[in-house]
Amino acid sequence: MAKAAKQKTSSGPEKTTRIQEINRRLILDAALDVFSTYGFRGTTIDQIADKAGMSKPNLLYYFPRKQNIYVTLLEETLTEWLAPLADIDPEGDPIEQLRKYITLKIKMSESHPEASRLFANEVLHGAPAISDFLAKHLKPLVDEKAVVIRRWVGEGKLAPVDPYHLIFMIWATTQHYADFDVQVRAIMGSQVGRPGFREQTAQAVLSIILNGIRPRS
Amino acid sequence: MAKAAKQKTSSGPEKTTRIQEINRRLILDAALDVFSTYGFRGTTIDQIADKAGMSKPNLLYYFPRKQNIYVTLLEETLTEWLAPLADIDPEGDPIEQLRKYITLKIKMSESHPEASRLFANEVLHGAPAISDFLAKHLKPLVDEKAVVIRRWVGEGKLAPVDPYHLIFMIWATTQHYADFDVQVRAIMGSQVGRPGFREQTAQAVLSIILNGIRPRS
DNA sequence: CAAAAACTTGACTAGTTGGTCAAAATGCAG
DNA sequence: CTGCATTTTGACCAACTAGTCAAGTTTTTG
Repeated sequence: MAKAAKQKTSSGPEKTTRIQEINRRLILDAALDVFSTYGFRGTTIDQIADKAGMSKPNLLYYFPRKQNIYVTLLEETLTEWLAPLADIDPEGDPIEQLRKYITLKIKMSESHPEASRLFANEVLHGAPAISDFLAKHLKPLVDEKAVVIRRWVGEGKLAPVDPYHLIFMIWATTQHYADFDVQVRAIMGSQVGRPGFREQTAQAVLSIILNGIRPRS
Repeated sequence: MAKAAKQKTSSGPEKTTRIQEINRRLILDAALDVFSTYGFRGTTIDQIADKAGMSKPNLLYYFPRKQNIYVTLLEETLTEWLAPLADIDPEGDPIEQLRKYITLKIKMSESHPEASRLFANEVLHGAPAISDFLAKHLKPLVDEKAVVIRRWVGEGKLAPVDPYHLIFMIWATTQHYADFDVQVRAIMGSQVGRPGFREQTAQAVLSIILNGIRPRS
């Protein structure tokens, strides 16, 4: 007598249909845009629904709470964001590895500024939604790479430098161009949009940081 | 028959009483705290009023609009924030001047993190309230200092470096410790609170940047 | 010390917004 | 083509919040 294959049990939706896949993506893309511009509190569900081209109740059919969209987006973004750090090769040439890392981060900052801003906004407000993620995923990864950098310093392949502060400096500098875009534009004006601006930025940042940590006689 | 000395004319409150001075300060201090944590939209007037120890209508007696408090706070903060940059002495020793500037910025980041966050949040969201200020006050000042730095490079006192990117790097790095405090804590843990942490930070940042821009043979 | 000015607040309003619900429309398996 | 599951939406509600207002209290001033 028990209704056998009913999916509406408390276990949640096991199967995702074609329509679900499309609409979830539509919602997340729209939400990234809006959240990154207005922040969590500053964003209304209606705004997201409008941009995603559906009604508010329909959106809530896919994500029952506003918070759900936000958290999904943050975790999705952060995972992608961390990949380049994980890719630093402990056996590679230190300067080369860091050059690659910085270059990649600047590229990401240019190609996905919304993701950078979404994350910046969350951390700025105390990371209420992702402090667990930071502790569980970010810290271990940074600790691991810090060991590598410290070894490089010990081997004389880098000038003596604190690994953590070096990593913070790279993050700060590269993300600055996404997060503070308005300020950069206010100061550098039309240069920002011009082709080659990213290369110029990368060149300047790389020059200072890499020369700053190159081993000195 | 015109009511002569009435102050309620459209010219605004010419005279500020003792009580006004105290209460405006109380409100602004409370508002900085709340705005920097929750952002403009995330902050309610009630929150500020509570923290300032007065009723909401009373608060609105001093600042008729929420926006007024916010803008006042931003402009007050920014002016103070820019002073150290203005203080860079074109006739001083380049490395020494920049060391002083960076050290001061790190100190400010530690002593007034809320101010840094308030500003970061505003710029992150497109600086809707202060884009004028950026164009009118920030840009000219930065342009002025860029000329100085460029001259220093020309005189061989600094390695060839783009002045704008150098300034951005200094801002990004120093403010990172205030704006991303939660992240820094998530990674470095209890070290952050310990005495001497600021000095350690300053040392690391100064070491990389100054060595990065020191003239090379 | 009385009157005017400045200050303070409880009670209220209008607008917004996150989320619900029941009913309709659509998709799809047999 | 039929019946069930999925998807979609208009109408609605309760909570919240910026700002108002009129009536009171305190401070200042002549």
